[in-house]
Amino acid sequence: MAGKVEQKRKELTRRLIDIGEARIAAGGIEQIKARDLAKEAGCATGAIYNVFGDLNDLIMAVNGRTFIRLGAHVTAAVDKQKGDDPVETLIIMSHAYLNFAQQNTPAWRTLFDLEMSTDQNVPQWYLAELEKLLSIIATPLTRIFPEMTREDIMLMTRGLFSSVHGIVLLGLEKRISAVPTTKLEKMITLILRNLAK
Amino acid sequence: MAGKVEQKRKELTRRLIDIGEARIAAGGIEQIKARDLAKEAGCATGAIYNVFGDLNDLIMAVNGRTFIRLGAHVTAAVDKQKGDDPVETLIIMSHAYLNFAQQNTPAWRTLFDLEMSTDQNVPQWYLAELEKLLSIIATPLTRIFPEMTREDIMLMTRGLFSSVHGIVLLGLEKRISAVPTTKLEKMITLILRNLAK
DNA sequence: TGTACATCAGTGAACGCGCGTTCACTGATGTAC
DNA sequence: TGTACATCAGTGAACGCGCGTTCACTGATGTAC
Repeated sequence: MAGKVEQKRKELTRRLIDIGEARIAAGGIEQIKARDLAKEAGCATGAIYNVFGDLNDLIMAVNGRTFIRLGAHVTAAVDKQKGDDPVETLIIMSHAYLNFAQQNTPAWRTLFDLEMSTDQNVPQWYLAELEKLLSIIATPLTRIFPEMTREDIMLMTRGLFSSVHGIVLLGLEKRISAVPTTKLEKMITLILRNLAK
Repeated sequence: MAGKVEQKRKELTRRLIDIGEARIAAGGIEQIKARDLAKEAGCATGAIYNVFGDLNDLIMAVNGRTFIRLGAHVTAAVDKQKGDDPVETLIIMSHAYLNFAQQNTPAWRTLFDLEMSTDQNVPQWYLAELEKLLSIIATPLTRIFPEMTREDIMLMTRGLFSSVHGIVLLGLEKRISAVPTTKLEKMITLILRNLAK
């Protein structure tokens, strides 16, 4: 019966991430409270700290899952594309991004809610996950601008992502803008379509 | 000596906003603490609440000033423009926006740090100020697309602003991207320059 | 101008709350023989 | 397989901190006459 302890440990870890994920999906980062999590997981408050260094680690774990879901969502949309016009690919990806943000607003927001107070860096796997996402964008971009240097492609990738991100961000900021979804899609399309000309 | 009370009241209001502005400029919204403000203003903690409903009102007042400075900064840059190519105007405005955000990062961030917890709306004057800023962008846009409806112009205005905002936002997010300023400017230029073609 | 009273700004200690994290203790699991 | 001991996960009450806001009191300013 080797590793009954380790088994329980993994089990608790998974359960806590599950609960954290559900809570973030329901109400965002501020729903992550040690006592609530423990209560829902059926463990003591202190037990959380046996498994995670602090609550921020737990949030990061949830963000990891969100990243994966986001990547899958975008990839799935691209896979359905008819034809292979790379500009169209970018548009599809952007719309998928918008769609994901709309369907998963609190989880999506939490991705960018990194702990800034401590100066410690964002964990390595986090940046790697982000990089993976960006590389999905880079692919069609390379086809649109075959003569561009790798560095400029990376730059443009970030630029495009940031633009679309900005539109989505302010678009979802109901208090300020209140632009309907179809209009948001139109904006994104407009900007991307003109880009390659 | 009519209004000695009112005079002191105004004086305290101004002083508190001054201090709040300086503190936000120095370290962002989390530097706004009742006790600290009172101490620096030489008044009692409670006195703040004679003048402002709560600390959020004070922050909004500071944001009002930041908006004005931002508007002035952008306008000043445009005034220096040689020639009157509207696409160039947009680029100049965007670069000025980036520059302002870089020079005033905490104050600029605070503009978007609105109190979300309460469902109450953003004050009217706040939205009006934002609108004013957007209308600066709308002007050259109307010249670029004279045949566009007013509604589409507004849409595109928001879209462009959001794009540039997104680039600036992620660009200043050192932990994630670390793109040098000149590259950021290049990105913005690239996107805008292609837009009108 | 002077006096009596009313008002309300100014005071700062105290309230109240939320919440992350710790820590001394306990008991289940693992190990040695 | 059985026993004795060691380890470390699990416990949850308590610590500690930060901080916005209130409130009973005081004293300066304004008003009425």
